[in-house]
Amino acid sequence: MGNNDGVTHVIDDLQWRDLIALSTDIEALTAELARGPMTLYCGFDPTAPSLHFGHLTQILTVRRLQLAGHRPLALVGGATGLIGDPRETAERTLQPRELVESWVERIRLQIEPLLDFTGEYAARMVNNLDWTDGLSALSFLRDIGKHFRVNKMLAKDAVSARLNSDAGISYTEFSYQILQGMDYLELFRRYGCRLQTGGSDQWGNLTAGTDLIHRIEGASVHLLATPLVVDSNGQKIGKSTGGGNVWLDPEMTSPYAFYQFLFNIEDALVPTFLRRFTFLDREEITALEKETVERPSARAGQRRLAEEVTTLVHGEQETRQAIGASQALFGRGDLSSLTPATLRAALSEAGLAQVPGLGTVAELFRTAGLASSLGDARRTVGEGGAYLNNQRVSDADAVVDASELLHGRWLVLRRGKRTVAGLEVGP
RNA sequence: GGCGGGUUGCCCGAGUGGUCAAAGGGAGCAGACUGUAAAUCUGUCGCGAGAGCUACGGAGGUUCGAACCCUCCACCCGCCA
Repeated sequence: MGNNDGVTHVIDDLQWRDLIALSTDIEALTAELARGPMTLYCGFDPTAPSLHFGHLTQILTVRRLQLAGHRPLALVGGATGLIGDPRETAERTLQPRELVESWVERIRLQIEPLLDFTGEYAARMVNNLDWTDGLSALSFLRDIGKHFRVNKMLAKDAVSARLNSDAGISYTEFSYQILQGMDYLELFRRYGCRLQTGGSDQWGNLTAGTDLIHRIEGASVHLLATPLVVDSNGQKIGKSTGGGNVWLDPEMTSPYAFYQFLFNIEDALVPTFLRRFTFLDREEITALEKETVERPSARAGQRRLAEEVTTLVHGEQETRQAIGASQALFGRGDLSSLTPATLRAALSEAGLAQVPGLGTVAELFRTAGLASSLGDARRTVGEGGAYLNNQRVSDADAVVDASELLHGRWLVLRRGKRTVAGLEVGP
């Protein structure tokens, strides 16, 4: 899957994949990368129990650099996560330390399978709590704070937005960029790290580090910032069709839902996603792009994209199951022609709830999680958006008959075109 | 510490005694068209079958009646110190 066998420079590859939005001196960086293994880092803050789809850009960019023969440091922000990167809208709520610690652990486990922690270019996991937890307020102010100019800190987008809003900003969040700057300095000192990657929305935080290193160590180190991906409405991606975030944690977003999210990506995003989130080579991606333009309804691009990325994140077996479930539930065939094993597997992927007995259509939709209340369920039925075993239902209060059960046990409920859930009826 | 402004449903935001479950926008959901796309148009969008219930930062109060008036509390913003 690598394409950096010395033929193509990794920077060229990143540019082709549109993964460079901003950078420090790109020529100098290109030359330095060509000279030999470089140590680089990318940080992830534990602001939730899981990383989400958008983080994949960062992780995979790091992976590309590793495949090109460089050494990644994956930083999980045990310290920065306790403080909170200022958002433009409002102050964050501080999370309890134990909670953040548990999130650090979960996020570590998510990153680990995506990078190689063995061999010559082994990645290493670091936590910024290691060099900040014991730091005294006085050393922080004398050794670090002295190198930061407040007027420059105020210029950062999120900070100035907050100052101009009626939300204001706490000293805590204002200090965030200093912590991130320290991280780069620390990793430069400990591991000779000379490149940081991150999202372009992080640019202010990224430059905090390079500036600090320049002032204290007199060294010029590098930055690469990836562009944000937005859909045709300018919305940040990572929103599933269900309206929520697409998480990397399989407990929070099932592999099936993850696969479906990618399968349903709008055509216009297919090239971006294939380049950014897969390790397919240029010829293959170009062919899929062409195919998407010529025969969009075949969804060749989305199909391959979903398969590749789900495999990266959840592994081959989960991906096979997600594909199988998708084919079973959205295939042409009659649901009753599916074998019990296939049906159960498909519904398990899509989401299967147990119920002791049958009830009205509305009750079953709520139980299956397809409606938030009975009223919501009735509304959906009234709108013609409710299906039972692929048949549109018109009476929300009708009691479902046992003869509807597939193989005597299961019901396939669907809301709208693509939200499916199953019910297993019986003791 | 002083003075002034603010806190509305997922988000933004109107509302300043009954006609307010609360305008408008966004997001979400559904339908039509399609391809399990996009765009567009339409409908919908607290809970409840309904009576009704819960809701406009929190707690009390005035009133036949409060998101709207009063008191206290919490938090936020601005100016002054």
